[in-house]
Amino acid sequence: MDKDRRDQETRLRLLKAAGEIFSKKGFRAATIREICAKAGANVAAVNYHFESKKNLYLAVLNYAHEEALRRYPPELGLPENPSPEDRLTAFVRAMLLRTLGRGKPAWHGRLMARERFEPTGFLDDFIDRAILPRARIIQAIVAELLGPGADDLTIHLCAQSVTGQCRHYVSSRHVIRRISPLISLEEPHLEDLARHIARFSLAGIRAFAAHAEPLQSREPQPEAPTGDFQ
Amino acid sequence: MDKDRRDQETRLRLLKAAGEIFSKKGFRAATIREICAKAGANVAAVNYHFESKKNLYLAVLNYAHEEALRRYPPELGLPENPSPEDRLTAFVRAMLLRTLGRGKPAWHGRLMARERFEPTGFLDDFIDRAILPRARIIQAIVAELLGPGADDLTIHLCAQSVTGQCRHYVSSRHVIRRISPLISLEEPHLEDLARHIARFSLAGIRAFAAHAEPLQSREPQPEAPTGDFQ
DNA sequence: GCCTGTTTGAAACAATTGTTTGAAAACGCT
DNA sequence: AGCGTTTTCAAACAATTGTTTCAAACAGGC
Repeated sequence: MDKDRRDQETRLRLLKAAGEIFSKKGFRAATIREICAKAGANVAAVNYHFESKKNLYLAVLNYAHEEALRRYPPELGLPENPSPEDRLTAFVRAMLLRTLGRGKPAWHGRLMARERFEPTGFLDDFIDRAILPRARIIQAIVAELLGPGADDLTIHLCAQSVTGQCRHYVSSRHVIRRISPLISLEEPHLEDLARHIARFSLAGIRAFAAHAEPLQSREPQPEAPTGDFQ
Repeated sequence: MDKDRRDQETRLRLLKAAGEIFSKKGFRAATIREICAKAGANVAAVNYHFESKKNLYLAVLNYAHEEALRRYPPELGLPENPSPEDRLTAFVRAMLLRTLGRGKPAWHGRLMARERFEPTGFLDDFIDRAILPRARIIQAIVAELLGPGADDLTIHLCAQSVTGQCRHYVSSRHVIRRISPLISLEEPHLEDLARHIARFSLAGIRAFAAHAEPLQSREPQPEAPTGDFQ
């Protein structure tokens, strides 16, 4: 059916254009007119194919998530029977590539980083669907490296230390480029960056490994979400 | 002069209100009307005291920078003759407090984080003035921990690994609250968080220390490289 | 060719936003 | 009190933005 094919085409053009502009400017600053211009469509196209700007944004988020995962699965380039060390390195590399890689739709990871920084609100369940599973992966890797008997808090903290280093290079990339121009964030050098982070993190994790004594006891505090943003 | 006092008062009220709203919503999404309402001033007040929304934002950035540094200097709570380890811990703690602490103007650090994430453009020199000096501090600490002979790239990478972990808890705090509710980002527990990051980082840095070089034959990637970065 | 449902397009609408204006109020000073 | 300057205020302006409208263009089945 040619009807459907053409339909898909404009829908897809809108999705891609919107993704690029949303990731560059954020939800609010991106204008429908700019998106439509880039997609070669009419201003009314967005409200026709998606119902609103908000829905367009949601569609873009889902599209970006699927694409990013498809292109850079967390087990990218793993050998047979990988050690936890291998898996940690692969995880870091995939995350860097996903967020900084030059692969055409490089905006996927950036869009997610933006959403992470300032949740637009209408997508709590998206976090659960897209971000949480990946967090569980690195937590499992860390748990294995820590050895049996590691407490949950330590696992979570170490996992955040790993992802924090990776995410940093996305969310602060403008500043890093200026402060440490020695560090290249371009595709061929991301390998080296990944190796550094993996090595740094392995040493950090081992400092908390089971045989090392725990830092201190902390009562888990179940909530108090004061940070109501928007 | 009562004239100046009153003048300062509204100017200051505007600065504080603007800081809170800018840090919460970003430059674009924040509206002058909302800022003025919060400050109890007229809509025209912004264009009278500052010339434009843009200038107000710049003034807020400067104010936030000064205040944050005044409240949490990077040597906060250091003992006499501090070891590099002490200084690393103090640096991490100050950064966390600055960005996550509840102390009244908690928006300072958040605003900077936002600026870091998406530079508004009209303030390259602000980065040099506010961010770069602090980066040099942690680089110096790392360099001392690495020992003599450490190459610049390693120093920069390790420094970014440290600050990356800290910044992560600001820029991803919404997600972290959901993924790892065990981790408390509230004031009394920031101490523990700082200690974790410091310990993790110390181990990470030591893995790159000059004398540790032979040890990492157990590493998957013997890592002569770092030279081929850039 | 003709009809039906879908997609596109130019124009218009309603709401919001940064900024300006001009007069009133407040203030400092003699 | 009187005067010149500074500050505040309500209203209005001009530009932008998301959304709607409605007619034209189009596709596909008969």
